[in-house]
Amino acid sequence: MDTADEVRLDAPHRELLDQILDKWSLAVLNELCERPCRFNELRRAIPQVTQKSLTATLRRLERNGVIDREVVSTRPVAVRYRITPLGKTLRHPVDVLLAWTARHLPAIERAREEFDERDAGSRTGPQT
Amino acid sequence: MDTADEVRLDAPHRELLDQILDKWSLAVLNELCERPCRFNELRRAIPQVTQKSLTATLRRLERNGVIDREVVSTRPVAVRYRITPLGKTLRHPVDVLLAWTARHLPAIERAREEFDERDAGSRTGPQT
DNA sequence: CGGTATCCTTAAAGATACTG
DNA sequence: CAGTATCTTTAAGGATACCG
Repeated sequence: MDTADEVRLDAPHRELLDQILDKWSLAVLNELCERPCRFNELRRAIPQVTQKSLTATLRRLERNGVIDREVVSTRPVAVRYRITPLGKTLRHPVDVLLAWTARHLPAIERAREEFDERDAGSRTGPQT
Repeated sequence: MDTADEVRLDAPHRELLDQILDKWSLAVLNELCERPCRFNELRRAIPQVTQKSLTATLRRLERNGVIDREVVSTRPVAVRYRITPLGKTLRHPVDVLLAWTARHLPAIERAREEFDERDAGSRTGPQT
């Protein structure tokens, strides 16, 4: 027997995925894969994110070593965010994942509709 | 110009990932990839999950068409959860992702330590 | 410009009790 | 056995204001 199942879904792995695949991280990583960005460039590129959430996302990604933060002490201060080599290695797994969603989203939307219809029917109660 | 960036991170895709890669879904999918399971088998297999969260996770996965739920009207009732063909297609992207975490977790833990040290230092303030 | 700090609202998670 | 219902606690998210 092997411990693969345990290892694969161990707390540290789950926690890592939570930190890197959360609501805004993919969008940020995607931007920074294209080019280095300043804080407000990222805000403009991802209009729905609030300043607070963007800051939190950037700190988390920085802490995990997938992006880095360079403070340029001009006046006023400029901050440049960049993807790190480690961050670049994320591209492939993320691409595979997004390829899956792109490919199967239609089937999933059909499944949802069917489920919701069954569910509506079961609330009404089936006929004799 | 292409719309790849927009498409890749469109709301439906993000939402889908949120529903399928959430806290407990990976663990459930992993179990069900091995074998069909009953509700309480899953509870035992994933000891930290509460009954409420497990129910919610199973419903969500069922709604998205990646698992199915069969009620065996014995006495008392038995419920069998199974992975669907669509659910099986998730295995590859998830494996790629977990391979990434397995490979890079050490580097990430180093990055975290370095970050936390820098952070602690900046709170204390650097010496003259 | 690039943030912190604060307050407030809401949504998710946990504990407990009960049911077909 | 496999849930639902309810209540409570916790944490995430947004709005606003201010600072180096």
